[in-house]
Amino acid sequence: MAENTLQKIHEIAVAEFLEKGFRGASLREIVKKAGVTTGAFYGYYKSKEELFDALVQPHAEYIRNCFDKCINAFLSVPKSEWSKHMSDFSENGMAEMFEYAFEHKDSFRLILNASEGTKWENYIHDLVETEIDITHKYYDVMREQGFKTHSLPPMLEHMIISGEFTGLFEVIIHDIPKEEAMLCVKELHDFYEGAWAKLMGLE
Amino acid sequence: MAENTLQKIHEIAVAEFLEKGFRGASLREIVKKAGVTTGAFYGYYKSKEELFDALVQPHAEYIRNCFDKCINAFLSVPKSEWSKHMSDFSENGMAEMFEYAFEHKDSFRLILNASEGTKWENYIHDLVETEIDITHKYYDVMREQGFKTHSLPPMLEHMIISGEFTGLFEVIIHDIPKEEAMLCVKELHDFYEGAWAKLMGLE
Amino acid sequence: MAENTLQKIHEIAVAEFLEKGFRGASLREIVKKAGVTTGAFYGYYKSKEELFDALVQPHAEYIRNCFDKCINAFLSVPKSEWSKHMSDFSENGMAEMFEYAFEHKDSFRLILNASEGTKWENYIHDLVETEIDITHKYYDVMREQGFKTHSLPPMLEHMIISGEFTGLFEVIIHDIPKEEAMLCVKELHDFYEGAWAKLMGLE
Amino acid sequence: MAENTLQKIHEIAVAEFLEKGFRGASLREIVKKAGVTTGAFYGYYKSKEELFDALVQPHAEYIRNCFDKCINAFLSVPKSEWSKHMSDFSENGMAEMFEYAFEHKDSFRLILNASEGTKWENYIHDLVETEIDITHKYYDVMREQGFKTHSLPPMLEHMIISGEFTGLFEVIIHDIPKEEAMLCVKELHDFYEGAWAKLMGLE
DNA sequence: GATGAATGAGCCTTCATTCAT
DNA sequence: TATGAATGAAGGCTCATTCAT
Repeated sequence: MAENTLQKIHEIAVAEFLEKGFRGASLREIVKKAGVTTGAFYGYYKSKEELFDALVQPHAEYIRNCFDKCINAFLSVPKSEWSKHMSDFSENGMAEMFEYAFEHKDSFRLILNASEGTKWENYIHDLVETEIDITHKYYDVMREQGFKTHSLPPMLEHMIISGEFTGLFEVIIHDIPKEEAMLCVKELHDFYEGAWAKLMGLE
Repeated sequence: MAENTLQKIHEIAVAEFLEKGFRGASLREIVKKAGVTTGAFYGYYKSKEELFDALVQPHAEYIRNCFDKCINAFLSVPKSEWSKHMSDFSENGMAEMFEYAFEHKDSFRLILNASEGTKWENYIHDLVETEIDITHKYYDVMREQGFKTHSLPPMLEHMIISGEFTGLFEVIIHDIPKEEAMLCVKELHDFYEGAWAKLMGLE
Repeated sequence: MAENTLQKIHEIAVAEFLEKGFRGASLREIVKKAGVTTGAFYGYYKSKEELFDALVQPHAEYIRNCFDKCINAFLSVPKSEWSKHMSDFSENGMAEMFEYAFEHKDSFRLILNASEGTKWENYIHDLVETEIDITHKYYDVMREQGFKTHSLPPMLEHMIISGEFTGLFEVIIHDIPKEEAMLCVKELHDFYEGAWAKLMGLE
Repeated sequence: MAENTLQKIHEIAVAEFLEKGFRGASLREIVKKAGVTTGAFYGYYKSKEELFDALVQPHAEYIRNCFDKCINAFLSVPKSEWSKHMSDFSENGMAEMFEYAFEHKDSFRLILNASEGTKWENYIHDLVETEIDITHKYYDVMREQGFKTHSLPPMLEHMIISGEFTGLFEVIIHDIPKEEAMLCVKELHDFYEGAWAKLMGLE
């Protein structure tokens, strides 16, 4: 039954955390709904936070890794070829991240909607910050390469990229079939890519 | 003194709610930091939630109203002229909303970052839904009018508009001078307007 | 009623701690027996340990101070006069300490019999260590002054002085009238003074 | 393995009880550190208290017996010869007790320092009471025999004898080589014997 | 003998809220 | 208006112990 107890706890915990957030969810309620006792729970985890981590950590780390690897791969491309590869890297990276996130929707929803009060509360924000940095750097390099591009107020970069990520993750938050989801992600990417190009004056 | 007591409570409450969220903030901590007693507090409000409401409600409603009025005004324009006025309505609407939100930053931040567990937790989401509806309707009408526009998956609309609003509100969340803020808002608007046009195949 | 609540809590707490020790006593039991609620308790103290401290600290510190002052006073006497004054200092010191402890019996009993698990668990032991040090030093000085005294194994000093203190505090632990108590303390002192003198070969 | 399991449990249990006391020690911690399971433990003992008893009882009883036998032997000596044999009985008794206790130090330390909350918490106190009784009786008999001895307040007897036992057991609590220990015990005995004689005015 | 998941009472503590003053 | 002591439910967590395997 061990397997079962843990599964049941996870199942209920995800539901409760999603409904009430980490702080709002009650451990006692979780175990009651899971049909076990507090003691049983504490045989598996040392604390409520550890339970949340168990649900979130592996996937959060996978995505963060995947994101970082993608960026590092791009950074190791000679700068003279950046403009040629940017689009592919960005699209592939987003698609890969998205694909994984889609397969682990619930974990991602926990990060997105229920992580206040945990160490994951800034996770998305941190991803965004990284994306802002790389974007900023990209256009700096473009200029070094002789392209004529505008220079944006940092806040505007922040606004656009925050929005892009928010949009991307909406597809995780809501339940839609994978094919439709992937199509939307692809189109969202094109939407932003085109808009960036125009905004920056890169034809 | 009454005025003063209430002011102090508001001031501290805003800070506490922003720091810890509605659920995480402790009423007793708030009144203690405000230098008053629980008894005094409950002379003004019936509950913690009512305090939160007091801080948020007037401004939330104002914006909601402003948003709805703007949309209704647009809806009352003859459909044949929609394409001509859309951009202005949208830009002016956004600017007006933003201007007000900027003047009442803290209330807005409460909605954006601290409203989990209150009746405002879906406020932004609801705004977005409305914007999605009107946007959707707009392109329907365009097609009725003979324009050739693509038809988007509803989720894609949702993603883009969520992102746009998120981006817009980032400027409220972070502290930047008003002029810079307004410029960013204007540019964000242009960014999305252009991108929409391109996405829909309108020109 | 505030005064009363606190008094009642103190009263019951002393009894419970004495009966079951700090660890064995239950806060819930204390407040229940005191006829109040846990919430009421936590209006006065931040924790069970803080309650224990409140009952113990002031008196523990007073005695510790009194003890240290007495020793320092002796140390500031010219060494050549130590042998002359030792007995008085020691007797007066013990009497003073004892008198105070007697007036705050319950606090002392808490230290003696119920402090396991609190920061006071080594209090008596520390007093004894100090007394051992000064005693040791005293006989060193005696030898410097030309007195012929034996040299004791450190453990024997430890044994005797531990015993002396234990004996002294027995009078606090048990309920006897003050006059009888003081007489016993005086006689205990003489008992040890004589025995020390004989043991050290002084006289 | 059984033997081994039990041995390991005992070993760890002693350490844990000594470190944290009976109440403060956690059974689960003990079995975990011993590398076994709770189930295995409950195959040997019915409860945490029974474990403590197993560690303490045999030695506690041995000593208690030895003490009682020694006293009874003395009591069966004709009263007219008490004064002649007292010293030997007392010294031999103490030495024998001590020798045994020294060989089973840890069990004794459990009684002395970790027995709060168990049925052994008054063990030492009871020994002392018995010693007080016999001492008291001894001096009564001395007076019957025509010796001139003072009469002590019962509390003073209690104080002195408590102290003596405390001192004696210090040598068990601390780790010192047996030879040194035995010497200290012998000297402690002389210390108290002499002091008693003087206190009672018996020469 | 041994496992270890499960029990459930109990622990200390915090909370929003009430109410006599 | 304001006080602040008091309420009592609820929180997360630990414990000695049981029992099906």
